[in-house]
Amino acid sequence: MVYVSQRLPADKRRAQLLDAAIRITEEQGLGALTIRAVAERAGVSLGVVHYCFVDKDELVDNVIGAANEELAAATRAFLNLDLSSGGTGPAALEELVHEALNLQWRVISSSPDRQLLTYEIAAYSIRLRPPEKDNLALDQYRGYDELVEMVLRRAGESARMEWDDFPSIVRATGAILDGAVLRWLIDRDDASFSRTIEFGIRAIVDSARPTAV
Amino acid sequence: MVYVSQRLPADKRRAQLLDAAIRITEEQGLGALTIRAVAERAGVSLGVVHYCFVDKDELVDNVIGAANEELAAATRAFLNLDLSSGGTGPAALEELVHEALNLQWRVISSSPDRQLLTYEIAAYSIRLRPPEKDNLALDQYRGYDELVEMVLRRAGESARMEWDDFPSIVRATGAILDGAVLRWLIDRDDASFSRTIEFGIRAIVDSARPTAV
DNA sequence: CGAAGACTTGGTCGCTTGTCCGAAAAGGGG
DNA sequence: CCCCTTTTCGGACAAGCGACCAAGTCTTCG
Repeated sequence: MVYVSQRLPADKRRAQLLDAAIRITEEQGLGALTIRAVAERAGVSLGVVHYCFVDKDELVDNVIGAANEELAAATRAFLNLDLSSGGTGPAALEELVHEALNLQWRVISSSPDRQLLTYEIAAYSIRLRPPEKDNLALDQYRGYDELVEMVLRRAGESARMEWDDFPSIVRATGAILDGAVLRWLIDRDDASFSRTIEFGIRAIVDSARPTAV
Repeated sequence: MVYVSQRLPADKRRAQLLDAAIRITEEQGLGALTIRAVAERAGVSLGVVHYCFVDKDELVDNVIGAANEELAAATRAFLNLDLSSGGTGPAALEELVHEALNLQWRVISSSPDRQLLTYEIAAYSIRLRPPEKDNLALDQYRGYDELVEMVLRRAGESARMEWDDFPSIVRATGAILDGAVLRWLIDRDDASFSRTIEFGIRAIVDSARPTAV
């Protein structure tokens, strides 16, 4: 075995190993995440991984946490999105939601592996349910909800439209997006995905009403 | 080790082992499906499993195939559902779709493990993508589409309503149901699930128009 | 310079996995 | 009754896994 890496302070090494772990998991799934694979990918001996992570569990937790954090970062990115293209009313709302989902779609379609990983994390977390780690997937979907909620709320404010029972709209929007993405991961049918999203947008816009002044 | 089972012709044994494998996989996930677990659950020695299945791959394929077949069987069950409760128009359509989804919901909520397995199969199949077995998940979702399509078509005929671009409606319906179920598996929030489905039903009904005569 | 501490190595341990095989045990037909 | 096919057993094997550790090497700072 030839090791390519230099001597590194533990925290840098840890970050490097975590990065390797994330890439492995994205590319080959949670099942392929092994201490040995991480060590090999980072060009480092086995012991180093155990020097930086006490457990495999700690490694897995950090990979999942990093994936969730990535989602939160996406939310922050949306904070800088200008959702206020002028007009008001249903047509303006539709345009804004359309634009936001298009942006989200670009993110998703450019990293299908990462997207698939989120579903694997959800399944993994559900299987773990009974005692330990109560529901890592809940973190994931909390972030997901925040993202959807923020986008819809800002689009609504800009277009001067609002919804009764806003939380339900948020959840339904998340559900249709999630279902559509999963389906797309299976058949990679861009056109069908678009039509599903269009259907969702129409339903969202139709259930909004002008904000009372 | 004490073996509980009698001598059996190979095909019967095979069916028994497959049943054990399916239950293991439903309860503990694809990762827990091992030759040894199957042998132990069936009360049989290790060699017997390899006598009935050449490979572990063959076993896994059969488990997935059985899960997909179960879905197809659910479709056939819906064939006997009476979707024709009298009236016509949007209200009647809404009632019919509501009824069908409620029935589907009873099936799903009574077997969350099996439902979760379908998501695991989807992820497994996507990861396998490159060469071998092109897309076992496609089979799964083809059956899923058939189910949704049949229900919507019959509900529409009964209520004398129809849709432009019916395939898109079918796919969107599947997407929202799929997304809602996945979300429910995570937080088991029955009320939120219901509201999401109600949102979907409204959107489906609103995009239908009376059948031209 | 030299000691203390941080980092790395290379190997071992015990466990689980899929796969394989020789021989024993049934059971039915001649 | 005995033979031959079908079925079952029990053990073995190599590979891969997480975990662990004693010794070595490098860096830093007194």
